Amino acid sequence: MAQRPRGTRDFAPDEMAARSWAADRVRDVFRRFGYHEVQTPTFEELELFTAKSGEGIISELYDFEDKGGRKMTLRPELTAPVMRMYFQDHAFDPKPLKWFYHGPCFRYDRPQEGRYREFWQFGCEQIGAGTPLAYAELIALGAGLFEELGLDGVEVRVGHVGVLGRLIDRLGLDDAARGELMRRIDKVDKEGTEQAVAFVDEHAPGHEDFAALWNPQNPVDAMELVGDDEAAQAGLAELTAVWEHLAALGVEPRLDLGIARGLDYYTGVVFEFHCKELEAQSQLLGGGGYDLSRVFGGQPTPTMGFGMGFDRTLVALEKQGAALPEAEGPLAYFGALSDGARKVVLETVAQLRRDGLAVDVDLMGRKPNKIAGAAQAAGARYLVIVGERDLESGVVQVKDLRSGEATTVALTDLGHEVLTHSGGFDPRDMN
RNA sequence: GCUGGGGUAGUGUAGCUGGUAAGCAUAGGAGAUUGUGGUUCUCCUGGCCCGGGUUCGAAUCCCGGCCCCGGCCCCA
Repeated sequence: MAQRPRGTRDFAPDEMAARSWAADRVRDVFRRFGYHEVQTPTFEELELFTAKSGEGIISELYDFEDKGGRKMTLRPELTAPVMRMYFQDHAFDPKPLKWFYHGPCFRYDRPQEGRYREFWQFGCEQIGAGTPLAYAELIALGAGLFEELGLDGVEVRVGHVGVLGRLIDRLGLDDAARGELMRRIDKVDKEGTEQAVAFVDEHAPGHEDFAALWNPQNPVDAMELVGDDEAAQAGLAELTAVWEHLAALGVEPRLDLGIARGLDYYTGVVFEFHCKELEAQSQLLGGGGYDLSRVFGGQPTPTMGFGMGFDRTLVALEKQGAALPEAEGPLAYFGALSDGARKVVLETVAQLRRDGLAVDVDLMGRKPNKIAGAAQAAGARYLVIVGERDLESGVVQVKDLRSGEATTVALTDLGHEVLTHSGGFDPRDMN
């Protein structure tokens, strides 16, 4: 018996109902912000990802050689494929271009909480604007996603790689030391600032003020920190503008100049959304500004976007005890006790289904008590069993399985009208 | 790549200081009784993660692998 591959999951109806619900909610928020959904292949040429992120990432890729000898890989993320799509066929679409996407991604990782080898990402790219307002709207969109889902306690951290970069430049570290410092800065969340500050004290004496990196509450306060460094001042001025727009959009960010955003290609404002319910994997969303035109060979194009961990978001919702929907049962469950009755039942069922209602019918030719049991198990609201006796009398019992009450209905009315009036039930209430 | 814990019917479990048919609960199917669900009775389906080893004998002990739940590394 074959097993499920490591780090993957099966989703049963109840869990799938919750995931679909959440996905629908998220899609709707993107729509409200003027984004359009796009989709790219689940596998791409290996080169697409090594070009953007370096050869080092291959160890975490599900790469393979296809039957034509091409080096391919399941996609580990969606930014590169979507930008490939943009530069390939849509580079001259009107700006700003606002695209969002949702789909499975694959990484050859060690499975942990909120971390799987096949995982689902929502994300978006906003191409062409590059303004502070564009950043603000993008961050507000991210905040809107979690608000829509009802997730509480999501912290919005915003920083700027330019500012952090200039501050570190001043320390005069070599590449190796710089890399180590970045790692420690990235871990400030877990280990506190001591590790990073101690590292600076040791390797770049005379920069004790580095610890102040985590002090400013807003970009204006941070101005003092960077002194007369023009590039850093420019970055903070950009952040200041973002702050103003975010205030108008109803989002309160926290300044975090330590956001390193893992790798290199981010160029401007960067941000991360965290949720404390998740211990080791608290980051729910991350993104920032970048420009991949050099990788794909096109016009310089200011772009920004983010990726949102859909699986982690669902874990966080569960941990907060959010009421997520379960699989819904049919409105009515039908059974027939004779060939003649079956004809009536099937005709009724067919019509109700055309009318858009979810109705189920016994497929196993069972006895009345078994049909009733199956209806209950299926989560049906109404039960209708038709036998010879009903055909002769011309009326049939429609039983409300919630109240246990039965109403008598004429066989000829056994259709949409009957069910909409039965027990005062209106199918529109199902939504 | 490193590391802690764990794998017994679909689900939840007992057995696990080696030894009679691997027990219990629940679930699923059929039948009996009821022309209308969870009551009762009967029957059936279905399990020791995989592979080696030790032993007269392994669910039980040993080794390896696979998978699950965590932590580290990493996290585009």
